[in-house]
Amino acid sequence: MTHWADKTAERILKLQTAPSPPGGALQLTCASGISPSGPVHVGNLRDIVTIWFVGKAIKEKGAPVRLLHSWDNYDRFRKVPANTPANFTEFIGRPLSKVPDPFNCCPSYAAHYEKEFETSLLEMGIEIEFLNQTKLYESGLYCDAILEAVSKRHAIYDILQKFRTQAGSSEERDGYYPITLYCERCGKDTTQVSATSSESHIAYHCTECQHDGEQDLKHARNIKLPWKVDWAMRWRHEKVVFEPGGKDHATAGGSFEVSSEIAKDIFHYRPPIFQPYEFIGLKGLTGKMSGSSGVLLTPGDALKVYQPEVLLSVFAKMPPNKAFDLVLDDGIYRVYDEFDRANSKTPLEREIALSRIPGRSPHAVAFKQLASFCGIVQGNDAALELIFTRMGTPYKSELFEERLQKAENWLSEYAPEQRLVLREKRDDDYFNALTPAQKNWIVSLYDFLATKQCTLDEATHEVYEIPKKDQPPDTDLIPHQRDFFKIIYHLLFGKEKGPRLGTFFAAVPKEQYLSLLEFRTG
RNA sequence: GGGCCGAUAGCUCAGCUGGUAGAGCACCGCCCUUUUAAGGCGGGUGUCCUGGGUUCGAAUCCCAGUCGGCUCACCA
Repeated sequence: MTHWADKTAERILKLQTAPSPPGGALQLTCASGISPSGPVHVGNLRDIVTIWFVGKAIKEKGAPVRLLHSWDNYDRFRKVPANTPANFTEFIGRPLSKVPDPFNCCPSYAAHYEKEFETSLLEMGIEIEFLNQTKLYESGLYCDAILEAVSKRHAIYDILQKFRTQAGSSEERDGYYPITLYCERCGKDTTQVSATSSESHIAYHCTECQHDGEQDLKHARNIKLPWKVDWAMRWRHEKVVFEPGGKDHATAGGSFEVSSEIAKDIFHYRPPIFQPYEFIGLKGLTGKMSGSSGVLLTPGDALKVYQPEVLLSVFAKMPPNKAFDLVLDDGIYRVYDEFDRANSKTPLEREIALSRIPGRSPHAVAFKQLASFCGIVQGNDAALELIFTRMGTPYKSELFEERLQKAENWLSEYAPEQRLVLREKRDDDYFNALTPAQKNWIVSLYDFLATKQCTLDEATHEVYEIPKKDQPPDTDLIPHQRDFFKIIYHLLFGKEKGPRLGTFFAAVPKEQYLSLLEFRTG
């Protein structure tokens, strides 16, 4: 079965019948765009990842590709998100690139979230061209297009009106300008065109600061086209042939349809192939995820628990039109397992091939195994190497340390109840409440551990042997052994369950736990 | 009000252009001398949402309905 990225690549190539420009191969531009109106979350990642995979597929078919991502940071700051100081309401109406960084570490609000996101992309080996829309608008690059749009303002109005449910009016039509003008005095978009003296000269009034100003559209540096017009204009400007977008844009009468019509009728450009994508949910963030709390997951958060190629493979596996939940509960075991399985196949699964990051060779020590060893080795890589050696799979720490770190992050962030940490000090109360026979078990165990450097087999044998003592020959031993294990888990971790004890005692340096088992009876 | 998507095992889902219902997890059983959160092997537990239709044959195609989710219409 053909992978979705290859199908899309074929569609793009098939439509691209135009002859190559003289002197150069035809470049297929795939575009993505995100408005950094707050933290850029994993859902937005789908925009980038879609062109990334499709771009790879096109390249493999031998066509040159340009991948670009627009930071739509000249969009207005519309509302203050939950994690931002409330007094940021004073910046509403300014471009996102002219709002200060609430964390005070980047040149602007937009820059902060852009940087955060770009860092994650880099970690995933995604390299694309970034376009800063503020810079492009302010450079005057789009002046001609703005002029063009304004000269066709009534036609644009008519197109927009066609898709609106509200009735328009001739006054509205007469006064319509397809521009957003940021006030020269206060920087906000609370402006209205008040008069036009020529083809390109306009006067405006700012309702916020009451400033009256004039602009010449030929040279203006503070004017932006509104979304649907902007989108169409940029398709033409960058010769975009493919662009994904959230499914909200895809609906009948939605922005893609409207922009397409503007592109055709106003800018005489054939709209790109559009790939709507479904949104991404989160699984395992019970209670943490809610609109009001403003908690959302950034790619950086996801990368704390997912190795980059594993995260990529999750996106690669799902066609864009499929919604899926990013797994953060213990289903993460399965995600890693499926990755490892697919990754070891020959020929390689397509989604894995697309997710590979040059220079990295993802290893396959099971995530689940690492997660359960987190509690055993207590952060001690050498101890884990020893365990693996004794288990007959002598992995070195370079092989597992990255994934081990992800497992530790996952345990502490999303499964703290499963996380095992050795107790700080001996639990005398618990010990004293035990029966004399149980106390004897612990003492025997301590004597065994304190006097002998044991192998895994010896330790395993011993922990099963101890509860056998003093039992009548026909006793069902299993309940006793279970009790014994439970007691040890309590003394070591304060929990009902724990790792295999033979493994634990044989591998972990004794000084880390021996004092927790040292009790004197009588 | 318009549009889109989904409904299959306890859970998450796969089943593409019709041909005897599948996978992983969970669960149960067994093995590694008895075994716990290492490991290995075996086992499928089902009104394929409902009702019609097309067909030799429908989870699959068509129509209608039920339930759930999303989205548009103001702005980006």
